[in-house]
Amino acid sequence: MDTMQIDTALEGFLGYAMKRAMSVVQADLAVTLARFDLRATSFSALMVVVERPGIAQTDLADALAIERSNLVQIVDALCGAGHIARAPVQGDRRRHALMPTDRGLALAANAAAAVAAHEARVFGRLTGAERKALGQMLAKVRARVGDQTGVGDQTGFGDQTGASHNSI
Amino acid sequence: MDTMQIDTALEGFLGYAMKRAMSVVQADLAVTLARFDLRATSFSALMVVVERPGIAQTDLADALAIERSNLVQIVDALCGAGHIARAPVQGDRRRHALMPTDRGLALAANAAAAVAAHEARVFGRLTGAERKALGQMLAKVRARVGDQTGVGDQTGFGDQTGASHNSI
DNA sequence: ACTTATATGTATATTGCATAACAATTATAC
DNA sequence: GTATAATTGTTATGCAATATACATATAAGT
Repeated sequence: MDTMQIDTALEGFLGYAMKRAMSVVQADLAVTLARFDLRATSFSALMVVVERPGIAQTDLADALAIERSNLVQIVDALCGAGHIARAPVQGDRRRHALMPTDRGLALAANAAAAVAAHEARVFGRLTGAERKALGQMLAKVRARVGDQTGVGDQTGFGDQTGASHNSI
Repeated sequence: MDTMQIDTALEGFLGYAMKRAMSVVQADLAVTLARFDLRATSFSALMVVVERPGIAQTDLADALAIERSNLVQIVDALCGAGHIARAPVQGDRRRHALMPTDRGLALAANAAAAVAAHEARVFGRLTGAERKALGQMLAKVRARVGDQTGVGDQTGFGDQTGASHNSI
């Protein structure tokens, strides 16, 4: 609660509005996922592995727009928790085919349901039509890649600070 | 660029769409502000100080929803660059009245113009009506404070990692 | 074969953010 | 009025996210 809106100079910027809204969403998401011992990034990774069993780490990193080197520990954690496994790939012994385990499949279903509930909560003030419009607008912003400043897309669902709050 | 959309499992989540869009916006903003030796957070702080000359650090931290302790170094940087100054407050020697300098006023004007141009760039695919609607929806999300999970608002304009990218 | 590219993993540095502890100052309680 | 509490700015510290550079194994190109 802004006490009484002292940041009016910034209110005009959509980026600022996005950041403030993001903080609310991330904080609630982190709480939501903590129940499953997941953070935003590992949840995202798990979801993609469940949807694309056998995906290689490099492709997963690209999908989530995170660095391969940083994905390693995320995959390590998911493997350690028994949610996914690194399987050998026939024909290319460099790659690891990431496969969800049964536990991982169950967790993904439960966590996805919890995240859906979280979204219903956080975006509860928006009508269905508004949510759809919001998603489409955000997609347009995201698609703006390779323009004048030449800065690209990135990141997946990530947290920035950790387990406490803050996420998606 | 997602190569070819492998993250479909996550596309349904608005939070994910927000995060991906935010990354694009933040990356471009960082480039935009680097020209002025500002980062997102210091820009936000400067803007508020310009709008509310004499504001105390605690109030500024509240306005931007960042921790007082983390604001110290931001204010230090702005002071060191000669954009603002800590002035004593009559009647309360604990407080510092943050005052913009002439240089700070000029910088704020120039940086704000650059950020406006950045937003025109980044949100260029949205119509004026869409941008307005987007701002209103984001405000609704941000306003959702103190609900079920009880997690609040936070942060200001901030980047999470610095100038570069990456996130999920 | 030899060079080049790719896949994964390791190490490290930077940054953002949160928390706790603290000194100085001011407000409140009694 | 004096003891206690609260406030302000600050410092220190830890954790998580992220970027970069590098090493190693494997594959592909010539």
